[in-house]
Order: sequence, then structure tokens, then C-alpha cells
Amino acid sequence: MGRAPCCSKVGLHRGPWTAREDTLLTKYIQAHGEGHWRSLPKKAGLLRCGKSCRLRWMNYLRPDIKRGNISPDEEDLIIRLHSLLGNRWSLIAGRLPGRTDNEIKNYWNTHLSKKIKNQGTHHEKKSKEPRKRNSKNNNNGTTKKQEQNRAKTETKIHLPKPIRVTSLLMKRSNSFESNTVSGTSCSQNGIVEDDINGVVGKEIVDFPWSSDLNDHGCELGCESQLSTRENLFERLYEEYLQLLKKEEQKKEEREEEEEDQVKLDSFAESLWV
DNA sequence: AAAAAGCTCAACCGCTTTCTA
DNA sequence: TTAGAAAGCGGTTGAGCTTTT
Repeated sequence: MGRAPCCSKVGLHRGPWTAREDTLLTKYIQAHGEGHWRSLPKKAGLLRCGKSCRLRWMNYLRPDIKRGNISPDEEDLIIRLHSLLGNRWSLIAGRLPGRTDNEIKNYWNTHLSKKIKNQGTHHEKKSKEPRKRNSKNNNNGTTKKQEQNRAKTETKIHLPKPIRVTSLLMKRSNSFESNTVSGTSCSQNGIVEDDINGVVGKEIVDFPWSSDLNDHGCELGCESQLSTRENLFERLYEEYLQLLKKEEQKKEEREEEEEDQVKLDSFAESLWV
């Protein structure tokens, strides 16, 4: 399969993006939408390769990106999903709305892999110490950069990116369409489709267990094996939905508090005058 | 105060997968 | 069916920042 040369092209900018480039890219995508990354830079007036543009947009400029520290709940979810999916960062990111695969990958490599390693060697030790580099920062333990980013984009509650899940078997049988059903479900040929909130997504996913199932043949307890794992995933997702609910509640509470504070302030001001 | 060590994360690289003619 | 183009993914790198000595 051919692969066109990309960033190696002479004359293209590389390295960190400037504010001007960000603006150009954002404006172009707002006007014309995502996609056609190859031709986008030229049309947008950018001296970047399409790949670079896509990455910048996906990992940084997209409006729905959630910035700031990974919450303990999110961390927990990442760990669970990683144990389930392995290094399938984009899949994991798909379950953490507003988080990018790159961010999760970085977080895993810098924090969680060590943490889990430590837990492996010292079971009873639970690393509660805050990140060292945050000790000099503000109260919330965020870096300046993260704080700036947080200010830019208020935390939003997002619905998870819907994904379609399929096994290796499906690739062979090629009978996806006729076997899909609504809801997270499993059909006989190993297809699992995740249809969240009635939206059927576009991503096709291999689950680590699908190959196992294939190896052992589907007749022998395939459905029960699959449904057990599927249930696990479903439970996990249920937990996550609850997490989202909680976050939403917290947000509402925060907003209420802020409102109260404003009222108090204006009341205090009126007394002062 | 300065140098060294450690850490983070944006960006790049190269590969695979998917799409399309 | 095939091959090229496009998109997507995971691993890796390195600049810049923080912490430690």
C-alpha cells in the first residue's frame, strides 16, 4: 500500500504551532469542517503537512477538548479500560469525553505505568502523594499551562464517542450489517456493537478477547464467554455513566455556589454603598 | 544562584487500516 | 481485484519547565 511522503516535504513548518497558525487552522475548520487533511493546509494558508494539522486540531484546538488534571475517577477508568483494552489509546480516549488519545497515552506513560508498577511491588502502598511538580503551583495542583487552558475551556460533560465494536471473526465473515443490533450486544459471529444513546458510531474495534474466542471456536461456550466479557464492559460503562452524572451534579452545585457568591457580593456592596 | 536531574506533553514518525477509483 | 491516497493509531522524541542538590 502506498504512503505519500508527508512532513518530509521541504519548506513545511515543523515544531510548535504559533498562535497565528492555530487561528488559521481553527478558522478554516470552523468554516469548512474537518477532513481532507491533505489538502487542508494549502487551502487554509498553512505551511504544514496535513498530518500535522490533523494532530494539532485533534489534540489541542478542538473545542470539546477538556483540559486540566485527570481526575481520580478518570484515572480509575483509564486503569480499568487499559486492563481491558491494553494500549488502545484511541479506544480508551473514546470513553473519556474531552480527553485525547495522546493525553491519555502521556498520562499513562508518565503516571500510571509507574504507579501500577509500584503497586505491583508494594501492594499495600497506595501512592497518595501529589505530583511533585505541582507543589509550587496553585491550590488546585495544576500547572500554569494547565490553568490557562482550563480557563480557556470550561469543563464540559460530553457524551461518549459512539463506537462500533467488532471481532476478527467479523472481518472474515464480512456480514456486519445483518448482524448488528441496538445496544451493547453480541451476536453469534462475535460482533459487538456499541450503540450508545441510539447513535450508531463508525469506529470498528478489535477486542483483545475476540482472537481468543476465535482460537477456541465459537461453538464451545462462545456466547457465554463473550457475554461475560461484554457484561464486564457494560458494567464498566455503567460506572462511567454514573461518573458523568456525578460530574454534572458537581458542576451544577458549583454554579449554584457561584451564583450565591455573586448575590452575597452584591448584597455586601449594597450595604457598603 | 547555578547546575544537574527529572518530568511533562506537544509533536513527529512510521506503520496499519480504510476508502475509493 | 488491485493499488494509490487518505486517515488513524501507537511508539518515540526532545524542548521546556520544575525540582533537587
